[in-house]
Order: sequence, then C-alpha cells, then structure tokens
Amino acid sequence: MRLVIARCSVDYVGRLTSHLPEATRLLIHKADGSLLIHSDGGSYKPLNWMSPPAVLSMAELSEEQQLAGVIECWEVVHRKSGDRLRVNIYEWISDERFELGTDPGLTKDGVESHLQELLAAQIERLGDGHTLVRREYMTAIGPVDILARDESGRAVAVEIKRRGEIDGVEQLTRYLELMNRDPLLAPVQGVFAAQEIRPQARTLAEDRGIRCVVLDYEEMRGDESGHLRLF
Amino acid sequence: MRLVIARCSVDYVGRLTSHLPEATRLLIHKADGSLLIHSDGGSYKPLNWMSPPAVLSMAELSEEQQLAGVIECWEVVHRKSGDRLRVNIYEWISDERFELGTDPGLTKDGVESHLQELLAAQIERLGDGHTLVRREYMTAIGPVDILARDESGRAVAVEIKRRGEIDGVEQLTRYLELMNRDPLLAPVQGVFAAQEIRPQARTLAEDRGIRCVVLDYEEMRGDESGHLRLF
DNA sequence: GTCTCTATCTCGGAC
DNA sequence: GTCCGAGGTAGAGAC
Repeated sequence: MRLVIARCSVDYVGRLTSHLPEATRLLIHKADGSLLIHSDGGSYKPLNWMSPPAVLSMAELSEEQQLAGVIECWEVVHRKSGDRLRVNIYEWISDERFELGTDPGLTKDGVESHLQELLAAQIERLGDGHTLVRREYMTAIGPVDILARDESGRAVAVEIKRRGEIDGVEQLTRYLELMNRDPLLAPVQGVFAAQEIRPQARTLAEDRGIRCVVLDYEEMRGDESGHLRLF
Repeated sequence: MRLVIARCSVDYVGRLTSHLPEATRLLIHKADGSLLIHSDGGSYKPLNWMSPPAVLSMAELSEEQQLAGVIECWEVVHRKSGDRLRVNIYEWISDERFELGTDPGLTKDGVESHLQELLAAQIERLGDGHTLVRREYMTAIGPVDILARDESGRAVAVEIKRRGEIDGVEQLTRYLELMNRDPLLAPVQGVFAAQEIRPQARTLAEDRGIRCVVLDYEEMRGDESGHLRLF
C-alpha cells in the first residue's frame, strides 16, 4: 500500500465524467492496483477512485500541464471497462509505502438472513396456528423468503426485509402474482415482515391486500437464546 | 487527518455486529470524527468504519485486554445512533497527522438528470411530432421524468434511466396507473427510455404496453453541442 | 458468464 | 428532521 499526501487535481472518464479541482488530498494506491482519493471529511466513500483490476502508469506531461505546474501525472485505467482516472500532481507532501499482507476479513451477524432464520424458528409471530413449510421456497422468478401455512392451511408467502420499502412490496407482489397462478398453492396470502416498515411501503402493501408485520429483532433474538438455554 | 498503520482488531456494534481479527491495517481518522479501517485490497469500501458525526476516545484497558497485548483501545461512538466501534491496537507501525483543509468537491456530468435534459431538448427522439409538456411532472406519488404529447396530442409519460431495469418499469407502471385515472390526461402512453434496457425489463415493459426507447447519450450530446455551436 | 437482491449501503434532494 | 430515489452503486449468491 502506497500512501501519498499531495496537492492534486483529478479527472475521471468512464460511466460518467467528473472533475476535482486542485486541492490537498490523500491518495491510497492498493496492492490490487485500485486507487482511492480521500479528502478530510465526507465519509467512507472516496471523492473519486478506480476499482480493481486497474493499472497505474506515469503519463507524459504535455507542455500545457507543465505550464500549469503539474510535476507528475498518474493515469489509472480499469483493465476491463477502460474507465480512466487521471491525477495531476502539483506538490508532494508525503509519500510512503507499507506492507500490510492479506486481511483475514470481516465476520458479520444480524442481517436479513438472521432475521429469516429467527422468523422461521418463531413462525407463530405471523399469527396463531401458523406453520413453516420452508425457507427460500423456489419459484420461477426467484426464491420467496418464507412459505408458511396459516391456521386454516392456506399458503402464506413472506418477504423479509431489515427495512421495509416499496421495492420489497413490489418484489412480494410479483411472487404472489405467480404463486396465485399455481392451483396447488392458490390462494396465497402475502406477508411483508420487517424490523421497520416505511409509511409508503405500508400503504402500498395494504392497498394490495398484503399484511404487514413488524419484527422486533432484539426480542426475537432474546426468545431464541432463551430457547437455547433450555438445552 | 490522522493516518495510522497498526496491528489491530476491531469490533462494531450497531445496525449489525461485526468483528475483524488481529491484522495490520490502515486507520484513517478524519477531521469530522469519522474513522475508516482499510486493508490493502478489496476496493473503496473500508473493512469497517464509523460515519460522521462521531467522537473518538481512549478506553481504559481491562486486565484481559492488557494480557492479550493491547497497548491502546479506541472507542468511536456515533453521536446520533449510538453505534459503537472499538479498535484494539497491538502494535504501532506509523502514526502521522496532516492538514488537508476543506475540499472544493466533485463536479459530475453524464448522469440521469443530464439524459433528462437532453431528451427534453430532443423530444422528437420519442417519435415524429412529439412535443414536450414539462419535465418533472408532479403526480400524487412523485414526479414523472417527462410528460409529452404525441403527434395526435395524446399524453406520453416518460421514465428515464441510465440503465433500464425492472424497478424502472414498475415505477412507470405506478405512474401510468395513477395518471390514467385522471380524465384530463387519460389515455396516457408509457415510454421507458434508457441508455441500455435489460432484456427482462424490456419484456415486462412491452407486456404492459410500454414502449421502450434506447437513448444514445454520445449522439444526443453531440447533437446538443452542434446546437450550441450555432451560436 | 448472466441475473437478482442486499447493504452498517452512501448521497442528495424535497418537503 | 423524515422520506424517497439514484448510484461510476459494490458485492454475494444462484443458475
């Protein structure tokens, strides 16, 4: 990893065209050829960047660049798309290299898959008498998160989100439309389950006869650990 | 901006829980309190991070941490959500500070808004005799990108995307459903316009009677600059 | 490879 | 503030 602090300007030409005027910034050149350009704010997204696989080379300085005070010009090209990033350097402030080695990587917990697991184990949260048929029930257009049956044996298709928004309702609607054409399943009731359901998504869902269920993750996790504590 | 290279482990507790085992990494502490943890690969996304506004403090080392070889422990807390990032440092490799100042920021070109501008100016690309009514035509559920009329005066609602996918067709369908209930507008024809239309999106659109138009951005921009060159 | 969906999405804009 | 849509979305997983 090479870390450079320099006064620079940047131009990107690829899926869009963008320009960064001259200022002092951090340039990170990673081992995979990617380049990140960070300012001292914003957030984790760089001001500009080139994703791997990319190759960095020194460009010849045009007379114009030299007159403008450019002392080095980096050209970073994406190996597949041909997207191009050009960094004009006006002043070096720092330039260092470090060997970091490969990273063991991040382990996660608490995302949608975990919600799905918990709801499958606590399917009665959909209502008394509900039973699980299966998780990731496959249809022609993709897997439905959970297929269950209600107390009277009627099919229930569940779409689970961490945050319930309009997309999720559209997705569930497509599944329901398809599943309701299957005489072995129809009629299928839709349930939109999420930790939090946005008002517009709720309105759309209810307008389409889809039931909304808000899931309390902490409570569900509590129940589950209580469950485990029994053994 | 403070740049640290250190052997460290990281734990995040917030919208999810995550852990990074001990390894050598780059820590970027920005002026707004945000912290980024990068490895020498991946891409522009840090392995772990805390967004601004956040505050970093030194945590007391527990006996357990001291026995494990931790020499410093950073606690970074988000000021609003309370999300928490804990960095255990085992070895310093480098530690430097730089003053970068505020960044003038990025200027962009070539995104959806520009496509919309160009299509509004070249509305005949929808077909001979088409006329623009207005951009961002407001409806109860949001703005339609372009409202136009065809040669016979019939309303045409246009949804513009850089890449046309199923979401876009769904979005346009919602607008059309609503607009077709308005006796002053109905019947409204739908047009899905994009630089590139995915096969599945095209199929869905055409199945719903929505016309698909592929836009050539370079050509449209060329036309426009030709236009400008006249003055 | 393609397509699909998730994301600690981030970011900006409108209200 | 909240809500919504776009993104050089990136990235993972299924087929």
